[in-house]
Amino acid sequence: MTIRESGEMYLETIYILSQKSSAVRGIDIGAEMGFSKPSVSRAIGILKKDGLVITDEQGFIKLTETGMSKAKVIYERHMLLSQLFINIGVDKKTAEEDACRIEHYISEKTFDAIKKHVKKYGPKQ
Amino acid sequence: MTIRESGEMYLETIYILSQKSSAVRGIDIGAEMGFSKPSVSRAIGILKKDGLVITDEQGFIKLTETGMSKAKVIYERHMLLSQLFINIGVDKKTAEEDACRIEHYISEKTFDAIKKHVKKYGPKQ
DNA sequence: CATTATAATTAGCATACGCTAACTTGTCAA
DNA sequence: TTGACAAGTTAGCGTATGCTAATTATAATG
Repeated sequence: MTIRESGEMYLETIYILSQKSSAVRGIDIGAEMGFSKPSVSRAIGILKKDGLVITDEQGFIKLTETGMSKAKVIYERHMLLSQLFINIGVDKKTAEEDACRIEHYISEKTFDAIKKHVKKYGPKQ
Repeated sequence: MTIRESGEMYLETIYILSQKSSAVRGIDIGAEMGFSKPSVSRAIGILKKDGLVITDEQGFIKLTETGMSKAKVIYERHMLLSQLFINIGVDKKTAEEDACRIEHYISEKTFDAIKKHVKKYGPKQ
């Protein structure tokens, strides 16, 4: 089954948390996303089944290679969208929030165009 | 209950169909959206309950005043987003499709910024 | 070592929103 | 008048994804 919005959000959150600390736990993910432990537990279970994350001996959550590459794509999209919105005058916080909500629904083609636009007109120097 | 993505899509579709013909039926909505009759039936029921549409004596579906104003907002967002994407180099079809998917998730603030941008840089003359 | 706190999981509920199958209703033509 | 088709509705399924309550497992502390 292809991963959906929710799965992408979890993946992205794990990616972000992994950069701050290599010891990422379910509880941390829940805290970051504002979701309950059971919601996180199930979501991680699905990501595991899909081969996108694994848990190590101590129970810490790690992205697999596939998971990592997917997470990076999502994160890049997030940054691109945020930057696009910032470029056209949206404040950083709002830009981030909106990017977060729509990053899952935009086509490859449109992202390519956004990438070019952002390269040309921003990030603001 | 506040209307969600699905409800917004139905509202927008009714709005668009209403402009072609004042006699909009469930079956037409289903045909346009690619959904089954029962799905449409339930969705219209919810929109009715929420006071956004009514059915007249002949059973034709009409937007109420509230429904119409909501539909117009969504449609405007759709057009703005499409135009933004077209402005940055996306082809019309892709721009439309992406706009359709994300138009439900973007904040007022960001739409204001998009509106300004589109006014300034497009529609292409 | 036993108690307690923290983390994870299981069980099961709720909502949103697609679907099919089957039924109802209304119109129109033979 | 009746038979058939088209439109709408009802019943009920399935998936995704949030939740709470309760359980289990692990770790830390008196």
